[in-house]
Amino acid sequence: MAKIINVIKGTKDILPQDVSSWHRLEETALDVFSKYGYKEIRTPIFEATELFARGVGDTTDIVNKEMYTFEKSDRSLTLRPENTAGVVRSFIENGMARLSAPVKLWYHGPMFRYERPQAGRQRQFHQVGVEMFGVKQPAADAEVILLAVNYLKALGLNDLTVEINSLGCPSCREEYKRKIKEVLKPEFENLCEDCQNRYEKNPLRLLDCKVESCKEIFEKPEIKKVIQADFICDECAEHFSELKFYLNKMGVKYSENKLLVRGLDYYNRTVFEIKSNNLGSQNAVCGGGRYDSLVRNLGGDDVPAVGWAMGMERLNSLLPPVEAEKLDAYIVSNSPADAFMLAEDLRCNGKAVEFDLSNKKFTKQLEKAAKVAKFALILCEDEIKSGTVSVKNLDTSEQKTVNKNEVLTLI
RNA sequence: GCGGGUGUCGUCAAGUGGUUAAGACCUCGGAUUGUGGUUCCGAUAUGCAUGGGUUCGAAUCCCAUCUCCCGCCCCA
Repeated sequence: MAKIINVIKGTKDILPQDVSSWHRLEETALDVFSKYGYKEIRTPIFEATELFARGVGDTTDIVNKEMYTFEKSDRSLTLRPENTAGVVRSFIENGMARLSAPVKLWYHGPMFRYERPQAGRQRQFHQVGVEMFGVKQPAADAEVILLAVNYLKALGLNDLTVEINSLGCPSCREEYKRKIKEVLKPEFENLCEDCQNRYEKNPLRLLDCKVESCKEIFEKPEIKKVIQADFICDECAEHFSELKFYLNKMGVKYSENKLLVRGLDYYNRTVFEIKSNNLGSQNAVCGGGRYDSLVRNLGGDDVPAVGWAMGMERLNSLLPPVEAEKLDAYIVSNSPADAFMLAEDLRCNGKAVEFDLSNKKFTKQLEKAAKVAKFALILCEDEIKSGTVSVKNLDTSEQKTVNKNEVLTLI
């Protein structure tokens, strides 16, 4: 036997019995998002590497060590690790800034990140997400969060936790970062290795370190004072409190988490996450926020934006499996030609119908019918001779012999 | 990238150095030449993630690689 070739690490087949679960996610998305005026967009799976370097940010792990990058004709291309950069690229390239604001887009599809696989994390995984362009007011942030909550609700997920935070704008955040670095400078040598890296890369990330020795350092009064200070400027604070006003008004339950820092560089002001307790350590099903400078950084006009993405595998693992649909009918016949004609006729009338192509014995065919269909349509010598079909309800065992053209009224 | 665990049929599993690797489910065939989902019989791993090694003898011990899982990092 020839050597078997396996799926590659961190990737998975979505098998026929699981596809219905994915349809549920996609159909519910189309249904819910449409009500909020979102239009679906489909962008390529790969893009210029530079798009992600500039878009996602070259200090992030995603760009630094997790991208699938390859060269073709002297160009560096990358399998998309997330889709906000791609959607923004398309927004700019197709002149969508000239459309009447807001421009509301949604997408779903595979993303690729070279990470160590574990529960709830694969190298090829799927996201469904939304992006709204052109509204700087906090009502946009609120609508986008409400949309996420209602999408989850429509799927049957009610008990998830929404966490929100404000990262401030570039100027107040830089000031905050500077202060954190300043106050921690004397302790730098005592920080754990990860924190020493974060010190330069993303000081905000220092705050939720789980190492005991670091936690102790952060507990020191003079340091705690800086960390816990409300650093954001008046305008950002106003934006944040308006967002909370809308969320309260709409009955969205949330908690504030000062340690919530999305890992992508492009976020400013609002960031949020929706978490589940039933997912192990990869517990976020949704993450997003505002990214007012991304469109400009990628060469477009100054267009504010806000959006989020959800991990579809994680959603599916929280949802009960979808029951397989049975066929409307399975034809039991020892005459393939007659079975063919009856099946085609019913299929043309919108019914899902199959019959045994290998002409097995009667009992085997009926056994199969009971397994896969709601009705068995028996079409053997007697029926063929008289132009009838015996219609058997496989749940109740009721059977009725009717004229061929009456079958449709029974199944 | 770092640390820990794991791997026997399509699936769930027994087996922990000694003749032909239990069992269950699924699948297929038969009992049953036109009535199923209950029952009864039978079939299905020269093979134990892969490759080496130790041994008279290995699914069982050792080494390497791979997979999946758990934690860290990070993220959806």
